[in-house]
Amino acid sequence: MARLPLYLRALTGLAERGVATVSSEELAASAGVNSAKLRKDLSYLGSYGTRGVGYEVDFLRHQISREIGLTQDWSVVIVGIGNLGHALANYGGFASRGFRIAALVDADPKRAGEEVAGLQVRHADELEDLIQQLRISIGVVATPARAAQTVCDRLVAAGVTSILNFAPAIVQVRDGVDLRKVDLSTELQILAYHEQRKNGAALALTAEQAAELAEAVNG
Amino acid sequence: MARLPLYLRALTGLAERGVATVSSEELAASAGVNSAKLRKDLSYLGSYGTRGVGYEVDFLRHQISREIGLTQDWSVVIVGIGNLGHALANYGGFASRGFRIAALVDADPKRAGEEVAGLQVRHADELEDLIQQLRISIGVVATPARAAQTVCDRLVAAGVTSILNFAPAIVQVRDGVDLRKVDLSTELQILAYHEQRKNGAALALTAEQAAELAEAVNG
DNA sequence: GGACACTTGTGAACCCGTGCACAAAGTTGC
DNA sequence: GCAACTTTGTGCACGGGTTCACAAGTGTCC
Ligand SMILES: NC(=O)c1ccc[n+]([C@@H]2O[C@H](COP(=O)([O-])OP(=O)(O)OC[C@H]3O[C@@H](n4cnc5c(N)ncnc54)[C@H](O)[C@@H]3O)[C@@H](O)[C@H]2O)c1
Ligand SMILES: NC(=O)c1ccc[n+]([C@@H]2O[C@H](COP(=O)([O-])OP(=O)(O)OC[C@H]3O[C@@H](n4cnc5c(N)ncnc54)[C@H](O)[C@@H]3O)[C@@H](O)[C@H]2O)c1
Repeated sequence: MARLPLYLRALTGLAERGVATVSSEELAASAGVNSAKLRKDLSYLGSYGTRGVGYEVDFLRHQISREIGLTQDWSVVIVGIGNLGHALANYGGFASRGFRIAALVDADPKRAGEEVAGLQVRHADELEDLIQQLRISIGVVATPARAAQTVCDRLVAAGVTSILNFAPAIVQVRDGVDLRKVDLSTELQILAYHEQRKNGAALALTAEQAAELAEAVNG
Repeated sequence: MARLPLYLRALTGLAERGVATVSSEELAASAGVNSAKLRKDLSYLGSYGTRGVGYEVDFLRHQISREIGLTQDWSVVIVGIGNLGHALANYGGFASRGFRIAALVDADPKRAGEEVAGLQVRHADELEDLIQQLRISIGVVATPARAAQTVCDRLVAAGVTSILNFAPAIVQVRDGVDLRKVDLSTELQILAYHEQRKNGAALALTAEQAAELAEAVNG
């Protein structure tokens, strides 16, 4: 269930503030969901609550972690160490959640050897070897769109069964492989769509207007 | 509708390959959706197809662009120019889709004045002024989680009505403001969840094992 | 010009997630 | 111990999105 990580984060926040037990009502509020939904979600994991009291924060935290698979470390390879790849590699939030960035790979020979976030960037040729030697099961694709399908094919062939794709491309993978997509341009376009409906395009600009304003403000 | 950007991208790809008309079946395949769904989606925009033939690529592209609001430019401010903020600022894919990165803002005085992607980073104090002068309607939040709510409040108070939030925090905004969240850690956790179910955790490692392997491979 | 092949647009069944509402269970106070 | 209160776990109804299936429209070929 896609909401478990959300609950886990809310619980971690509560634990840090020293809270020992929470009601579904409170926890639902901190996670931004309906309390009935939260109870139903948690009931799938088992009956971990106490009627009249609520849920024990630490215990529930552990149960959710186990359910998600966060009691174990997962090795991740990032393919494509450009703008986005750098940011991801340098992000500390992954390691703290049990995701170990095990390897960085790029096709550009100039990038190979470069050190990013304490890890040497490897050449794309080594991809398969790294996956097997480091027992990597999760791949992150941050290459240009045109390379995405090829990279995913190679990841899958080498044994990776979960992929997070940032490239704006439709990628096909065989059954049994999980592919999730993060598409930032689409997110912005959805916002623009609603924006247009809201303001009757009052705030939209032509390219010329925007350029003029930029000139005036930024010099 | 959240799928329109997807269709638009598929259409752009077809247009570049010189295709003049597509059937719903073909277009659905390139967008990775069901053809009936696609037809129903497009029918909301009007009857832009020709029975027996399909849809005219260029015409449909224009209609979708107009629907989303991409015939106009939107000014965007990025708040928090750290790892992620840099990547976003340097990304060319936004500008080419009608999103003009108008300003970069950071609270760190050391960052202010730094030039990123041809734009000077401004200090957070100037946020409200920049929003008004540059007529910014979309805000991107790439600050640490603890600053997210405050930043969003300031964005909204200054007139921003659409926010894309990358910080792993539950942010509340008043009605009429659109808030979308991109949560990369959650994406990875969802993958880990499925991964665990698939392999019976065969590929999961303890932190020690992972460290050992890393040592062996990376030196 | 008529038969045929093809494709859109949409009615209708279906499925799944959501939220209400309540009974069951547990706790507190006396 | 019992009554009153709190909170979980869940049956059930509602609604929105998805998919099937087909009638209605369009181009083509002879
Ligand atoms: N940077 C962003 O903020 C951002 C935002 C949204 C989407 N994206 C998408 O993410 C992807 C990466 O973006 P970026 O800005 O980092 O691009 P980038 O051009 O800076 O980096 C891409 C990197 O991938 C490497 N590469 C290319 N082909 C490869 C291959 N076959 N194997 C391994 N590495 C390969 C390149 O050498 C380069 O270093 C793109 O698809 C982009 O559309 C990026
Ligand atoms: N880097 C990634 O790949 C990644 C991945 C997932 C999530 N995130 C999230 O995105 C956010 C940014 O990540 P990052 O790696 O770029 O962090 P970072 O620490 O590198 O950058 C954060 C920047 O925000 C600035 N800042 C802090 N408070 C501010 C305020 N009130 N106003 C304006 N600027 C402020 C800081 O000065 C800093 O430059 C974090 O919430 C992080 O959890 C990042």
